[in-house]
Amino acid sequence: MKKNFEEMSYDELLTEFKNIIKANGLKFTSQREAILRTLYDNPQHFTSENLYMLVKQRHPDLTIGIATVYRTLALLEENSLVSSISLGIQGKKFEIANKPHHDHLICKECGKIVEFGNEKIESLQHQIAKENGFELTDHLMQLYGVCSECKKET
Amino acid sequence: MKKNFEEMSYDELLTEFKNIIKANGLKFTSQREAILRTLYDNPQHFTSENLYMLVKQRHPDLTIGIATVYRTLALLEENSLVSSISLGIQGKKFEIANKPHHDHLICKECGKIVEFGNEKIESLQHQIAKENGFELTDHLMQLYGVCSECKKET
DNA sequence: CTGTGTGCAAACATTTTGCAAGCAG
DNA sequence: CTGCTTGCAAAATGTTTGCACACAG
Repeated sequence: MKKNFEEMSYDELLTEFKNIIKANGLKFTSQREAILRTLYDNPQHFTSENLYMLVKQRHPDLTIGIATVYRTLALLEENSLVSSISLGIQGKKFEIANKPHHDHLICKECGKIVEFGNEKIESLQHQIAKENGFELTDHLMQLYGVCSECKKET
Repeated sequence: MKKNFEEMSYDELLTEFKNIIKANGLKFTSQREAILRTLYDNPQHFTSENLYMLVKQRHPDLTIGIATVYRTLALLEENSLVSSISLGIQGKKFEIANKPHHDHLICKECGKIVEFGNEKIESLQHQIAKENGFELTDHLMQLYGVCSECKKET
């Protein structure tokens, strides 16, 4: 049974993380907390390197290595507290999994991003996966086009 | 104006490739042809390494290096003769772009890729774009999940 | 105390680049 | 001939691993 972490506050996420740690006989460390905290406060998509640098910047007192970032992201991802997607050229990116699901409509001219959710598409995606014997866990959908303002200009 | 290479025969693709080469002041070499030919004959998804080994196997007389494969794939992709998708775990994969439009269903465990096309989703995407004042030009849709075989193993 | 977690550096895996020689045009 | 292309090896990236010390429980 998969947990649903949508809309959770930081404290709730932290509690979940501690439970996961305890359940696996692991230990709660300041590095692990700093990573979760940084992911929570910056709900963008991170590369491992981005996250590593931001954690160091926000916690100058804490020593942390890139290896710990990789190890912690793997742990968080295994337990669905963060999700990762691979974005074309830009490599693998991570984000904390407490946001409601949405996809993106992106203007090729000005870069404007509109978030949208569409249940019909979601259900068709599940149907397609099912027809092919897949258990759907995730998807990436980005629509590219030209927004109304940029259309005017041309 | 973007070219449409759908359903092209090998000879047509080769002519396109030669035109691209000429137009850019480049040169037509046996390595470049061997790569295009191998991509055409094996319309699966290749990693660079896969393709490199298959080209060597199919053209034992030809000397070719991995660097040439990377360079040629980049050239082909810039000119839309091949398209690439990037997969979390398994790296970047390429396929020749003479197939009708389709999207991908990807197994997170073993990297297996299933192609699918769904007109309902395509039309919903256009509708979403329209509702937001966008003119849709393009999209990226990848569904991630676990395939039936990998499900068995767990 | 015990055993997990950590940083560091080395090891890996993948992709890119510099270079001198090869060859298409 | 000219200069683009190639293979090779070295370099650059991105990620993982081995190890000895640190520290949570």
